[in-house]
Amino acid sequence: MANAFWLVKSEPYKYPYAQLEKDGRTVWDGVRNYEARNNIKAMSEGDLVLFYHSNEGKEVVGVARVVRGPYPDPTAPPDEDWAAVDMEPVCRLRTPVSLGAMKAEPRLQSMALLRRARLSVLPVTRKEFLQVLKMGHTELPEVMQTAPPTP
DNA sequence: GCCAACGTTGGC
DNA sequence: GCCAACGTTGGC
Repeated sequence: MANAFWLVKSEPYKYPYAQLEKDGRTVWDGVRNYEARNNIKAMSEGDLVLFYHSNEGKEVVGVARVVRGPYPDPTAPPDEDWAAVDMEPVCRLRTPVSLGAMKAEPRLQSMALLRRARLSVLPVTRKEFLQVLKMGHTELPEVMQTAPPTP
């Protein structure tokens, strides 16, 4: 089981979940907000990430996994301190979970997504993660079937 | 397209 | 160090 859980936002026209599936793996770089960066830096290999489509869709569409821990963002100027991770797709949610559905769910009232609406990289608790999977009619074992081999 | 929330910048 | 101006994000 992953150590920690996160949620990243992506505008579908820039980088939809389908593109992550197509690429098989991607570098999550370009984050230029200190709090979001600190969240990136707190990630580690094996962490699971809810993939949220902002603006268009406004829903969690899938799960990704951190496959390379934080390292200096290759797209940042060398004298600046930004971080990136690599992630790969794990699975789509059988049913996307909309922002509205999360707002309406009492168990998700303290979710960082709902409180820090503008942050692009957010922490998610294990309970919240499992709740979103449940609302997406996606079983945890299904997610874990594709768990990485133990190092 | 509008606008609220909020982070960042820069003048003082 | 304060705070006004400004820019960006993202929901509606």
